[in-house]
Amino acid sequence: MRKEYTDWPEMDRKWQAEWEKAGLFHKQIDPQKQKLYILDMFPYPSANGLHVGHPEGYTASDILSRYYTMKGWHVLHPMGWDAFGLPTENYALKMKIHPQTATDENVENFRRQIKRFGFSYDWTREVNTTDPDYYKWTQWIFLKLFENDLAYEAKIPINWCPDCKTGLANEEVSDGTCERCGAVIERRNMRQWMLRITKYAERLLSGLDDLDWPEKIKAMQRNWIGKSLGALINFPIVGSDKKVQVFTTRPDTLFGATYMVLAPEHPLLDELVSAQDMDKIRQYRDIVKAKSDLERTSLSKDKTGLATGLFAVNPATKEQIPIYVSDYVLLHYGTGAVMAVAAHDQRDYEFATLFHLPIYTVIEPFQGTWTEDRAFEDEGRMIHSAQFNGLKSSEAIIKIIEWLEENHLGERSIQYKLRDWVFSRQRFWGEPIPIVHCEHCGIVPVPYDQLPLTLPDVPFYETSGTGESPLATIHDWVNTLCPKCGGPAKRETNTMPQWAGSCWYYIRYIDPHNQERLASEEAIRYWLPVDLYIGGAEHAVLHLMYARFWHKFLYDIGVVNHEEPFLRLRNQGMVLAADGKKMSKSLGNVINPDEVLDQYGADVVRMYEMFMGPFDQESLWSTQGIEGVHRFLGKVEALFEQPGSSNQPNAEALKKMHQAIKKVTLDVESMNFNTAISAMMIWVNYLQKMTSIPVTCLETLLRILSPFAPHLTEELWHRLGHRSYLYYETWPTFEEALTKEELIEIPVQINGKLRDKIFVAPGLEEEAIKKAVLESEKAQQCLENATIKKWIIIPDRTINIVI
RNA sequence: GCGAGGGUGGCGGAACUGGCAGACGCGCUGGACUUAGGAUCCAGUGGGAAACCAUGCGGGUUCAAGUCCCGCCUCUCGCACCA
Repeated sequence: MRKEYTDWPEMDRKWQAEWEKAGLFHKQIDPQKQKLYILDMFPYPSANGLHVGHPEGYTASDILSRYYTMKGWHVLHPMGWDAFGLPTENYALKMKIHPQTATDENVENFRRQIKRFGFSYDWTREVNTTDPDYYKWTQWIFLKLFENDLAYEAKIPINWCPDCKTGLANEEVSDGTCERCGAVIERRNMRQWMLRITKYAERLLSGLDDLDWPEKIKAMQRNWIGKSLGALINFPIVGSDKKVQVFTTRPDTLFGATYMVLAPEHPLLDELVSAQDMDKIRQYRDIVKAKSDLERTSLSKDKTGLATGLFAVNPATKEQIPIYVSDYVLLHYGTGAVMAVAAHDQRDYEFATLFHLPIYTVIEPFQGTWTEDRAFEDEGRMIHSAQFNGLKSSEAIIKIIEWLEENHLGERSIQYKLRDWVFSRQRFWGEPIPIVHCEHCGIVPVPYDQLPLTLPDVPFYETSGTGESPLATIHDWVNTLCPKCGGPAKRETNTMPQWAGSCWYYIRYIDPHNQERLASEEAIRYWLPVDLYIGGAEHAVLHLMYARFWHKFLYDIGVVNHEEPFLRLRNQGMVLAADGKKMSKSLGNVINPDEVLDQYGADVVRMYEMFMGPFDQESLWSTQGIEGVHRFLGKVEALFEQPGSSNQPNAEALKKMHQAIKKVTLDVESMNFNTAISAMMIWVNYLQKMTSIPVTCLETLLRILSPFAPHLTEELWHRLGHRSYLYYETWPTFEEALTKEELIEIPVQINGKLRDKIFVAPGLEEEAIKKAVLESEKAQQCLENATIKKWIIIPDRTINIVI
């Protein structure tokens, strides 16, 4: 029987206060030590407060930070707030308070909640994207982008969310709806700021190869960049000196191109189509425009379109082929026009069938025949293609491109799906874009020495709803003087998207109070790049692509000295409610971290987060399951009720200890936290049975447990009489030899069926093993009247006798 | 349709390069201590009376398969008229 556990929440507070007083986690550049930068994706401080999903990643990164510190690394482990953005702005509007007030409250609450876990963050490095001292540098980077022709204005049809009353980037739209609020997205033609991320497409793609990131995330980024190799081919228009250029990845099918299709918005149409046909095209354009993206994609099965009355010449066959328009061809990809090969492209096949257009087969399967009820899109052998007949289609791709280039009919080309980044939002709560519009000088950047360009200090404001930013209605702020000519001018009223601040925050952490630069050269040289980045997989394309883009740009202008910001990335799985569903207020299945912390203290919650299952898989929060780690830490505390023995551990105890050290060490390094905890449980179950526990064992236990349960272990460490903090204690090492069993149990199988088990010394010779088996009673029974055909002996593993 | 990752007891999950399937924990059963126990401790716990049967299903390779090969089913996530 033992007494109740210590009041753990109280113990948490005690040690957290001590650590803070001691400045335990404050790090400065130390050239004598090897640095390690372990970063969490900083949270968006919403009004709902922390979720039990947040601490999963934070606990993992904290365990690693503490572990590597104990191993002698100089670990940088910061935390901050990604605080600009729509949810806060909407919340503030609802509560009729200023977004700054809402942000401050939310940050305050998040910080309080996160601190309760006792993470080893260096809080002196805290950053907040809404702090003018921070966003001064976000604006500085924008101006650099502008200077380098990577930021530009464009009037383009953008994704407009009618509920959020703002434009969205393509990445923020899913299935034609707003990723944030779910409203159906409309197309609106609006003046926008754009970032030329497409210029970095190739580098963003090739840079992925050397990164230690989950394959899934890399695949998503590759997919999003969408590189295609192919050819641009010119088709002369009959009765005109104009040509239609198409992009195709299948130049091998050129001889089968029997018609062409242009995107309805294609500019060539306005030039060449007859007035009569143009009327119909305009009508079609209106229909297409009225369709939301959602309708366009969900109705994708049925093709629509119409003939333009125009004809083009297939440069290979010299045949005249009709030109159609259809919305299955997109203006913004390739050239906005395709050569249609009905026999070898399923989309063209469907369109051709609908409009009774000819279907020419130019590739046949290597073997067998093709049932012609759909397009044949695989590789095959070339037919009806003049001098290319007989080639494999993959070879023909190369040969035909060569032929096109020789005859000036086309050229090799690479296309990307990636499009430029729509970088403006028509909202208040974001970084103002530091640009002035002058009647005389046009677009003028705000001079660097006038940064930060702060948001106007208004007590309250409303959205305009007209598509313009609320900033547009704040006249004192909008009207300004041109920095160039001094004449009257207006400020840019769009603000930056939420992703802006998170593109470079990991750079600010390394020198957060620098007034002269983003960060000092010395700090950049020492701390960057990030060695390990931990966060949710939901940022696979958005944040991680944008941040890589900015980082590469900063590399190009000499600010940072490495091409990639995050060398190693790991995603935590989601924490779901016990019913396997996402936790949500509406389902009423949300676990509140504050309540669990009140009940169990930080260590139990930290350990349960890690014990639920593999770190990178989703797991279910079980209010019963958490009792398991609660009991475990209770057992640990109970081990310390008797003073430890000064005797050295015997061979058996030593073996158990080294086995535990080994397992925990290897598991922490490979981020298998659940099995590391299991190994400690096994060891504690063993120690619990001992009548007196050697102090060596107790101290070692505290060391290896401390990254997981820093508060309890610190308490017990000090109860043992130590004055030091476990954070700077050394991680114990194990000796392989001491982890070995002196006798191992080996299964004896007969014809693959388990029949007996024998105990032998490890590394025992085969003959001795055979002898041991034959001496065993059970084996003798089974082997009666049998001839042994074969012995299979896997040293220290298994014995199989074939009879 | 394409891409990625999963399917193991009542539950969460273990299992190194093929070598005792079910570690550890939850739950459950019995016991101990107790005025009490929802605390704690001890024992048991995949199914089956047993031979045996069991890692989504069906084949295969092997002395030996959760693990390797072939063919399916199913779930989750991402992309999706990208020429």
